[in-house]
Amino acid sequence: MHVDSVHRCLLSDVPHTRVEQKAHTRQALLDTALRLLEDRSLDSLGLRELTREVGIVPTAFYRHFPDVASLGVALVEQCLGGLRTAVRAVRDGIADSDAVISRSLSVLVAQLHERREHFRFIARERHGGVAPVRRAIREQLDLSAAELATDLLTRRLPHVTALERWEAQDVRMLATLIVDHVVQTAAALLELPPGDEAAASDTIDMADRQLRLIALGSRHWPG
Amino acid sequence: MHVDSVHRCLLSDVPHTRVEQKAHTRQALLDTALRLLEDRSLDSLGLRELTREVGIVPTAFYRHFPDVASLGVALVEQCLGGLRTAVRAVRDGIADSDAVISRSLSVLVAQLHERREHFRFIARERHGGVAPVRRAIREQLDLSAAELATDLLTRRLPHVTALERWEAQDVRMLATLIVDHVVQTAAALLELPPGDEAAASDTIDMADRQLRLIALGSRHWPG
DNA sequence: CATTTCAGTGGACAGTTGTTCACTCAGTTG
DNA sequence: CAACTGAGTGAACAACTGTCCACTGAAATG
Repeated sequence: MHVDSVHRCLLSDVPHTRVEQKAHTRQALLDTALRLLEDRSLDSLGLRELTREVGIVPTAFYRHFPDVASLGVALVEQCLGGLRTAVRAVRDGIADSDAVISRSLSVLVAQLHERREHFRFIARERHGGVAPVRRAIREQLDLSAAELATDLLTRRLPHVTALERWEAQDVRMLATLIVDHVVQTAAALLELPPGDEAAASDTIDMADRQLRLIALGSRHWPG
Repeated sequence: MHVDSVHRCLLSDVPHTRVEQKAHTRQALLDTALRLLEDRSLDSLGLRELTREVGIVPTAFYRHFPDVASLGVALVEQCLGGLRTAVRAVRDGIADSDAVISRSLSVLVAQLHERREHFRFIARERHGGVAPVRRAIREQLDLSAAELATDLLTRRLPHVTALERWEAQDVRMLATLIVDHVVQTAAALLELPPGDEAAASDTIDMADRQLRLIALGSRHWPG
């Protein structure tokens, strides 16, 4: 029960270099927190509970974060940062398809299955009880919206003609609407009972129609 | 410090009938909870903390609710129930205006100013850590969406022609999109610094354009 | 007027929480 | 090889938590 605590023995082994050890424990803290927050909110997560689960003593927590809120913003950056690069990679992958919308949506659904607790955490803490975490999420989502906006401007979408002649704020408006809707859809999907495939495809179907309606509106903007 | 506790003395006075007293204390619990939850989430609210603030002994709480979660769903019903009737009254008030959207939006903003903590609670707990509360909110929002759907079908909106020939699920799809967007806008407004009027009007302006874009899409549906 | 009802009392229970402190001892450094 | 650094230790602190229990006393009941 000394230096070789639980999380050290079990996981990726031998590198006993010091910085790697620290990074490893830090990651264990983040992962365990994400797991514990599957059906609770961040400000009900106790420092002791977390460290107990990780297998270290409470005070060791302070070597990595000053408090739980900081752990929260680190978690946000890891979740949404990784998600953004993933989405970007996919967007770069498909050159320009005709059905960009339903394509992107199915990508989202796939991401949602293999990163459930990431999405859940973001949806839960977006308007949650910890102010710094809220700010961090807003920052990342704004960044995502900005990326989507330039993406919309760069490639010619088939249904959105003459987008390049829009006002800049209108492009941003559209991107924000889409991002918000996607996050909202993800949250809705996550609250469904895990087995219910029928309800899930219903939700996805509705989200798809909603996105198409938005695209339809964009085509005729500014009316 | 006996029977005539704090909340009894201060607020609406003499009716010492028993059921009124109980209802009064119950309401004090709800109000105080709403106040305490201004910048925290529900599952970090302690039973003792709440009763201490109300001015009753911890165990007295159980005379009104079996646990904090139940207090939460009661709060949801009070917030969203009241809000729904308020919105309905306003909608019945204006016969049919040309600018329904921006009209409704300014109504929302007005409601948002005089019921800040109600909206904040709903936005925070919608995807928050307490499952029964989440379910209650979803129920109420679905109800709101259904009301809006029949409202959209009943009165002829100027910009949404031939809505009565839509599929039922499409009307619901539109109503859900609008309700979600309104809730989202409310949450965004609430997270702004209270004094910043410029940022607020920016947000409102963007929400207005987004709603008009949705209406524009509706006009051309199903494309 | 005697009896019942029940919202609120107050104390005690065993757990939990965040933070402090001096400490150990493996990995790094000069 | 000796000195240093710093991630993790373990005990102790005061304060807090939810829930149990027998109780009081005013309003309601018949």
